[in-house]
Amino acid sequence: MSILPTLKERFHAALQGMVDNPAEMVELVRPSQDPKFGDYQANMAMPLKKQLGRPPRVIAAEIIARLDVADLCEKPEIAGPGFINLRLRTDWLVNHLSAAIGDERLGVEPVAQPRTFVIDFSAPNVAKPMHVGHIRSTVIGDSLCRVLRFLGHRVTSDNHIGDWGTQFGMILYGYKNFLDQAAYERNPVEELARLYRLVRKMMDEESSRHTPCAEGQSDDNETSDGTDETSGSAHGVCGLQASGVQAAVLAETAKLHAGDAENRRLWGEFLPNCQDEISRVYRRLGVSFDYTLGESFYHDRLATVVDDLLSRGLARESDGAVCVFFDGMETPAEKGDSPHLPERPEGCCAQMGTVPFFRSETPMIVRKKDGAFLYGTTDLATIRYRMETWRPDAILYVVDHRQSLHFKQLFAAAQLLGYDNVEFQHVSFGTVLGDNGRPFKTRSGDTVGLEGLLDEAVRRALEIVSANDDAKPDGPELSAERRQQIAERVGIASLKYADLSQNRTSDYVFSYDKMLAMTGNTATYMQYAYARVRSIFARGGVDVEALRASGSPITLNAPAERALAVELIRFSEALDSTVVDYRPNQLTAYLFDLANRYSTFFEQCHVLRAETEELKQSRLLLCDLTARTIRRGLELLGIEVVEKM
RNA sequence: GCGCCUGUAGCUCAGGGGAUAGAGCAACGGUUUCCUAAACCGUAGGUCGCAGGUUCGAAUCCUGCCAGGCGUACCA
Repeated sequence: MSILPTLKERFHAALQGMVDNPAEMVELVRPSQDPKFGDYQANMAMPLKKQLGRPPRVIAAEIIARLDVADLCEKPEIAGPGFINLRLRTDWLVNHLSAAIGDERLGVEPVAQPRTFVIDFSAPNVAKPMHVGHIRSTVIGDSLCRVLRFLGHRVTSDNHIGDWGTQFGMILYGYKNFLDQAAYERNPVEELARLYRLVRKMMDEESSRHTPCAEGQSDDNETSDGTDETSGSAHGVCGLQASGVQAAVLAETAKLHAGDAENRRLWGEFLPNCQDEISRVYRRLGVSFDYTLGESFYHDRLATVVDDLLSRGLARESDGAVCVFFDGMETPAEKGDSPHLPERPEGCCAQMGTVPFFRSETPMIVRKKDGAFLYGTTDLATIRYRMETWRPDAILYVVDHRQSLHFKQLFAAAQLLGYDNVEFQHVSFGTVLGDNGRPFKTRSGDTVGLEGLLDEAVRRALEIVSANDDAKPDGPELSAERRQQIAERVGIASLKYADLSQNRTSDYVFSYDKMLAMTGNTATYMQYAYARVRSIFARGGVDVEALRASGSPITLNAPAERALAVELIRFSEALDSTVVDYRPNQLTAYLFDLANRYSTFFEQCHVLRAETEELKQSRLLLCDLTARTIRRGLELLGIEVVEKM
């Protein structure tokens, strides 16, 4: 049993019959921020002053008198205004760690009540190269899948790719007018990407010719749930008229949607190539999906959604468009019978993210006046499919925060349709910005390609790996191939980590130097800590399996040993807090602390040259647990370790 | 106008009721006959945007203001 829940239980027992609200007070048991206040602290004595009418320190003493933690902690101490400070007993730490040695899960228990999650993330437009804007959704979503799964939840990952939008109209138009047949036969993906860029450029030029206000509107506002052809399209905010290339592109798109045989055939020919392209990137990133059901999958389900909304009186026509309004329509919450939300398993997941009531001036449009459907329509059809197919308790959308209004509307509409027994959660994240505080672009104004970014990260990693290997006291030990393999892992890890370590809600300023930095709070720091542990085992010729089976006792006498041990047992707390608000940076912060503790331990406590054989065995066990925790933690972030670097 | 987000050290950011607000980078000073110095130890650096309020306790919650970003009916 993890320590924090155990402590809470003990306090609950102590407070039972003493205070009115033991369950609430128990939440004030938490890890101490400063080791001098012990490992954990209980802060409920102060707020209980009013209820019990006694000074907090007296209350604290009463609680301690009723508290049975003798098997877990040293004698609790009262400090300051009435804090109860708890210091874990060394023998408890030792027992807990000893149990973790033989445990694949490192002492982390699966949740008591598993939930079923559908996680919607990445969602690129497949007809064009992936770029920097896709990193966050892909990396955060992948990590959340991994952590939730590890905790025992049922997780279905679904990549809702944009495979039906205007970008295919662009490629169709390009294919029909500017195809380089030889290039296409040689490398279809590359040629399609060229055509995409060409048509994109033509459209942009066309709109900047027609629109003085195009400045600032021509951004390729990639959002991860669909196409990004906003700008410069006939629907641009400047009211430009569709003409020339733009009109032609829209016409090709419309023909595709209407079932035009030629366009459907070409679409069917392009799509596998496009998918190969993104698959290659996913393979390199180590990201996979259970399902890839894109927009096209829902194409013939959209009319039903609209009909449903209309026939149930949930949508009405306005200016020729079919809309769901949120400006006064009664929702279940308003009628009083607030929607029944599933009980939240304790310590498991975020507050229910459904929108019990939501008012918006703007409606959600589900059918345009020209009869075409919008992404809200597709998203509703997708919800219906997911609910019927997987019956999830929660659906997470890992999507740019700029779409928050869309998701509010979507969730409210889904609730109107009766999907009110599920947690809808927009796991939003900030924008990747350039130095200028604007969405990140290259100097020429293009979006930054994801593959180029990976290459650059790996290139920089290779330089550092090589320099470090050359500087080793006994000379280099890595072959050129090995260096390259390591650089691949280290480079991609640094890229992912730079994203994951950020609080996802804030925008972040992209910087090659920061993202690819190999020192400080980076994946590299942890990979390095891991490699140093493994180096000890290699150098000492240690048989890890035998070590684990040996039953050698762990001792925690040195401060650095104890500090490391305390950090090790907090792994499950880190995972819990990651999942509470779907924030992987909780896990990166933990791993950084752990690697830090290990580095201190590494400096202060010699392992192979320990004073006694027993001490050496004990420290090897600590090393093993550290290595496994780092490896597992990084794995849950989608990051791989290396044995040497 | 309305809605959402952000404002914390020189820079980039954690922390989102608990004790003296933290880290990385940059700066300065130490540590290698010793398991990987991509490391470790230390010093310096902050009216937590401003003003009120709630509380035993506020960077954290509430209200108002200031500044920035994003969104705001037929793109996604």
